[in-house]
Amino acid sequence: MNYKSIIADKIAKAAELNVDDVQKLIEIPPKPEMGDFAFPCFQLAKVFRKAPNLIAQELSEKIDKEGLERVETVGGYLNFFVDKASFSKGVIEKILAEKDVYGHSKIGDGKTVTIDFSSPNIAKPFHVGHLCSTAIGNSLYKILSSQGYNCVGINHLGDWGTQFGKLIAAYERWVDEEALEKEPIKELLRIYVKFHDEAEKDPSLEDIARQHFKNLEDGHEKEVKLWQKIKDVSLMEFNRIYDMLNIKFDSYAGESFYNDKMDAVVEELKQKNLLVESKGAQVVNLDEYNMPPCIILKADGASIYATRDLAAAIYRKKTYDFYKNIYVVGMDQSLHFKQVFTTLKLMGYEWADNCVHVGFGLVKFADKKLSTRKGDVIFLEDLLNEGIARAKQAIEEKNPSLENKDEVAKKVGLGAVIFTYLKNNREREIIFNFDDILSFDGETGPYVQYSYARAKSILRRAEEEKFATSADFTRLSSQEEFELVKLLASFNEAILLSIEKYEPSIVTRYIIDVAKAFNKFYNLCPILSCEDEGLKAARLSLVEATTYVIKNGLALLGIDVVEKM
RNA sequence: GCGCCUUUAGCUCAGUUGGAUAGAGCAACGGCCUUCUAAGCCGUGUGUCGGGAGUUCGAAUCUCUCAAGGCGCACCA
Repeated sequence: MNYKSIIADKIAKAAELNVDDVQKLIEIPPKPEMGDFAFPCFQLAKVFRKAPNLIAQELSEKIDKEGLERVETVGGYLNFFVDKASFSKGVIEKILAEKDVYGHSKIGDGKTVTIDFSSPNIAKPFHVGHLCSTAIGNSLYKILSSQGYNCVGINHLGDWGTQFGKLIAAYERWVDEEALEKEPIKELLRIYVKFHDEAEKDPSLEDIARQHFKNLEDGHEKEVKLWQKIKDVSLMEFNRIYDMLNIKFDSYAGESFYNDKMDAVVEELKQKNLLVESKGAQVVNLDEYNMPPCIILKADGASIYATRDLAAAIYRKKTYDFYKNIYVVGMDQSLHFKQVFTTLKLMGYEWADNCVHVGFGLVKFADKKLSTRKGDVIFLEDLLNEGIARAKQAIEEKNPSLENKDEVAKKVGLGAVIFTYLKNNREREIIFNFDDILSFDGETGPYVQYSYARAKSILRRAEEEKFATSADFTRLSSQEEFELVKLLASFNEAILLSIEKYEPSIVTRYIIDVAKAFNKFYNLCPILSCEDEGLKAARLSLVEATTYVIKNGLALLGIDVVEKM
């Protein structure tokens, strides 16, 4: 039960209009002095053949004012001021009753969503760019789960493809087993880079690599063994990072998993007369969709990523019967996904429309380019450790007597990094800069965590006082208090909007707003020293309600709160 | 050349689906700790919303066009 629909109902009755249409028009005024909700009457002018301000005037007289403080008209706007006491009471009591599940809903019950995210390439470093897909995917997983959707997190490991031919060729020639034991990814990266250097001088190496990959696909023992070894050591390193970020997957079915499922796809394409030969390759023609063809089999008969993605999509539909099938992959691959989805549609799969590519901008560097082939990368682990180190340093400066500093530093440091990655519109590029990503001031992860810690500190002290008067919500009358209450009330709306747009940053921004409103309230309204017992209790319950919203909100981003910092 | 994305304050970015005087953070300057954690709060200043045209009561938001930057355009993923 929310106020927006109550107000929509009142307007609908007074104006004799459809409730849903009215609700869509209701907006929140730019400034609180203008009201809590507003109904613009401009569009009604045509229907009623009257000036908007007249319509607003007439409606304001006809409307049922119960539960409202007052209704004002300004020009063509009808502005509603809700009854603060009953609104605050309703919101706060709901939060305190629902606690850890406040903001959650069941709208996704019975619907399964597969989310393909993170998906690093085996044998390559997990660098700062990989956190985009990892953080966004993990957050969407949590956001969708909170609304009842059954999520399946899939780490579509890049553990197949001609790059393995290159790696095997490089391994046979230049590997240092001792280094591989100590720092596997670094050694694999070194020989991979060396391969590209050598291949420039001797192009025949490329042919050898292709042959190795062909052998791997055909199951030759030597290649399979080396591939498994490379995969094992890589996964160990990836898991260290996933553990650090507390990210789990339901499936690690990567590209290799679909190796034996591609023939069926090729066969099906043939049967449906979609496959044509072009320049020696087998492709699906997409001319009528104004796209280049989707390559299914290369001229040498080997598979390609589009083949695997087709097999994977079909497998996921069969296995999970998804409601939505989400791919959290960089924007640079949008054409590829368009091609794959269109091909699925051509195969007669209507559910192709439920496949969604959630793209994001790339991580860039101000001066240099990030290139795995040149070995020019910043490891994600180094960034995370730097964040933790800086958080530790901040603790030593600001709160040296804090207990379990390392644990707090870890949560704050990681929180700062994740928060930065989830703060802006995902389609924006990130220009990599340690100081920007690890900032602790202003609209940042630590700012929100700090707000939470302050709130918890007050609640701990209140506990000691054994405070027991019942709250008098009619006393919560200041603008700071009411603005915070209104924000807390709109948590679920923010979550639903972020689902609609596949955009975690909407939740991130919402939490920033809550923390800001809380800090304002905190600075202006005395809580523990408040002499009016009823007001004190009401303020304490508002503080407690805020802690649940911040905690639940950060959880949706994959960020932990700290009780003290 | 074609397609997609981006362009809002000195910098980094929001902008509730077309609404009221376009907002935050950072940076700069000034204030607030004998009272709940100063990683905080308050105050001060800055705008051809990339340019132009159109659609209408009303445009940062929709359409067209031009420009700048990024990405992609067949056997890498």
